[in-house]
Amino acid sequence: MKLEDAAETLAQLGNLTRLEVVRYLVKAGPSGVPVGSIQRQLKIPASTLTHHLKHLKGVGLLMQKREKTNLWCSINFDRLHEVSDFLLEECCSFSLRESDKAKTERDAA
Amino acid sequence: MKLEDAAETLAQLGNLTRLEVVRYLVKAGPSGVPVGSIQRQLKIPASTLTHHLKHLKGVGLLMQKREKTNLWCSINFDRLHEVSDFLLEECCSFSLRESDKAKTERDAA
DNA sequence: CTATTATTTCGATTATACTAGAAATATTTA
DNA sequence: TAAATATTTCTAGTATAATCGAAATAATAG
Repeated sequence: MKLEDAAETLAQLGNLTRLEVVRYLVKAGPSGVPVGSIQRQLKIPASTLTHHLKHLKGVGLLMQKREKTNLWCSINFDRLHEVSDFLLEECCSFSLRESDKAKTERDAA
Repeated sequence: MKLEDAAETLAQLGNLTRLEVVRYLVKAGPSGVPVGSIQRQLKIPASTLTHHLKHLKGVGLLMQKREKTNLWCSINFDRLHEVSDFLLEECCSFSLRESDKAKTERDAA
């Protein structure tokens, strides 16, 4: 996962309203829930919700599928996994030599 | 991990400059690096860097320790793990009943 | 076609975040 | 004490994000 994409995805997750939506969608599982149910259950004004859903879709966390008048939303579990994995990878790889850590002539270059 | 804390932490990770810093600190390992080295290596203006470090410290991702004139920065690996774990937990628990997903009388309540 | 329900777009307000130069403050060394 | 180095605070400009009501647009059912 590219650093830029990770940053953008993390930024989208880093909003309380959106994170509540994500949590709700995860609970809903692969089949998802309609926009209106999210709106009513989480008490988010419709236009605000649409706004946030657009963000989540923009980073590939949200999938949507229309059925009659309802737009069903579901989480892209793979994408959520990718982000989590990205952080884990970040966690476990030390590679800077001690000699590079203090100020050196190379710092200036 | 509380949802609010997770959101705040994810938000802090969701900035390219800060994520670059985090990645650099992870590479540096537990012993860390001085502020000035981060600044020179990643070419971030000092005041901008201080600003971002404050944010990372604010959500507990950054630890600092002074030694002579240098302020050594290191990642709080546990905290980073917590965030990653939070996303994983989010990933793997479906619990909404299908009957709750469509609009129901209970929606209104 | 009309009414109903579901969702989105528009538009405006308000708040928060990013950036970085200049000046100020620490900390050590001479 | 003075000079050198490291880091922070102050300040301010600019950009981006969050919010939501009202109106507009889809989609279906009657």
